[in-house]
Amino acid sequence: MNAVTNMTPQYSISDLAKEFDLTTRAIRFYEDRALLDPERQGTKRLYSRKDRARVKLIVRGKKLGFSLAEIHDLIELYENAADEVPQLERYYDKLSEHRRKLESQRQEIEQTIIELRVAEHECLATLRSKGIDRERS
Amino acid sequence: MNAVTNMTPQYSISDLAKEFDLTTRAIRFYEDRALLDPERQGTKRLYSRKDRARVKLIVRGKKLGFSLAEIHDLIELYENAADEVPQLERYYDKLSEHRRKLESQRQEIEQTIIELRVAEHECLATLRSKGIDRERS
DNA sequence: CCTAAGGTTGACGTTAACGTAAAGGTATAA
DNA sequence: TTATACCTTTACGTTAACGTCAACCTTAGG
Repeated sequence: MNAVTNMTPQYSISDLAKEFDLTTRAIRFYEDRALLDPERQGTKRLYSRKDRARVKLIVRGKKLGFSLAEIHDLIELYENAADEVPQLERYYDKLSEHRRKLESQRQEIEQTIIELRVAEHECLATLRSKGIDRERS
Repeated sequence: MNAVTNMTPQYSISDLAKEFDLTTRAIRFYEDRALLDPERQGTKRLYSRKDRARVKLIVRGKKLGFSLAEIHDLIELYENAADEVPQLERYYDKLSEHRRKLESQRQEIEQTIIELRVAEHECLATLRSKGIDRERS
């Protein structure tokens, strides 16, 4: 596993599967959906450092509730080093849009965390009172 | 719409659908999955303030990438005012666990936001240089 | 009375994201 | 050389979360 050739690390499909807790099936599926495009050594897939970074992006995206289609767009966004001004501007807009979306999502998470903290405190208070009741009886 | 009776507001299914940008089908589906259980006026559903709060929870949960099954558990968590100590402790553990999960999720979001900001800046820099190039030529 | 706008319950269709075999190639260790 | 551990493609199965009819009430307005 993890054959190091030519100073650039390579990973097998199961290397990545283990590292990111995915099945090989899932990884091949991502390739099918054009999220990955690894080299081949004969028939076998060889993943580069860059591929690994993509997998990381995919996993993170999924954790945050994005669909593979959305993640696909984001990857294209990240990797298409546009050079023409109109495309650069469009790229910038998409970046900002996605950032704003994430910021709103963060807002909701923080709100939920606050509510959970409140509930935790109430719970602890009740537990304490029950504890006192017991000591008294 | 929004019939106010007995000082407690009631909503029709399409009231809620419009407010939360859902279809009535989706709302009925949530009921099917035991996330909602509205009163009936004859055959028609009447949603209370509490039901509306639940819908809000559902929508928020979905935005954060939770499945309806997970959301179901959370709702039960919130509404089952346990009174026995062992159950209260279990309740507390579940709350904490969920909070930790959300905090980790927030961590990932913040990381992503940072990366997006970097990309935005790079993009702006490139745009500026292109602008200067133009002015010079 | 009739129509239009909502509401209801089935029940089958659809999409995403894989799971799960089946059938076979390849390379290395005993 | 044979077994073991990986890898491959092809293809059908599955689950979640609804979409989309169909066929049917009912209630307020013209």
